[in-house]
Amino acid sequence: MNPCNNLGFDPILTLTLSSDHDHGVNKRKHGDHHGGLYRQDSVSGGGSSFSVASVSVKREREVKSEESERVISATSVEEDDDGVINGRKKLRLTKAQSALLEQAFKHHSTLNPKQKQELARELKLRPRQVEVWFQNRRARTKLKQTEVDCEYLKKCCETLKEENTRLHKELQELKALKMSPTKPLYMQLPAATLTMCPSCERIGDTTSTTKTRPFTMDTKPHFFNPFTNPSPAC
DNA sequence: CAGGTCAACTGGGGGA
DNA sequence: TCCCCCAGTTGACCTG
Repeated sequence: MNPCNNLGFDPILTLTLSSDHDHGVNKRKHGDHHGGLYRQDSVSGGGSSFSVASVSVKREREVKSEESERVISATSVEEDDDGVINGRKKLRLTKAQSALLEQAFKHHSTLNPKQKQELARELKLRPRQVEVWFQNRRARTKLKQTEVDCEYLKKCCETLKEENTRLHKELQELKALKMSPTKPLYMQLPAATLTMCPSCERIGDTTSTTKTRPFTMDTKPHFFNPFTNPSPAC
């Protein structure tokens, strides 16, 4: 018996499975989750092996692409004398089915059992197929988001590297200026780095521990070297 | 023919 | 214990 035909499934697009799975009577267990549901005859796990029907698969898919919305009554799923179903073909959803599933996914990324049943009925799929589609869809969404996050972090990393390089360079320049013996320190420092001492309003003498002052003039404003304690020059 | 896509499977974890 | 979800995997099919 082929439940797909009974339900009006597109036989080209529908795996042939045991007759009653996911019709509300299956109880999966740990260690035997899906076995009773999906393993039937020689249908092997992911990527079922199929034989006879595969020959017509490509041609039928080409036809399908042209008239994917149609209702198919013909069958490429056959049973031999032993009732063993030999037409096993990986499901490919029609555009209409995919569109409806996408629409449902936009509305809610997970389904409750009632929604699942309803969607399956609309799509003429088994609830388990709808469930699997949503699982895979969530996985794709997650993967895509991870890729986006990864790109964003890469850009952040690049920006920080550039900033780090710039700051290192600036630091080297400042160090070089500080070490130069040819000029008094206060002349070596860029104006921007000289700051008024908040306490005495003098420029600081960064190098000496003495009380010598860089200026002979005692006029305001005075500056201090930000590299040292704000007050020692005073 | 290699690599990508995708439906479907497997096995484990967790909630009720 | 049941049921659902997720991560990982498989294998059919497609595409360049």
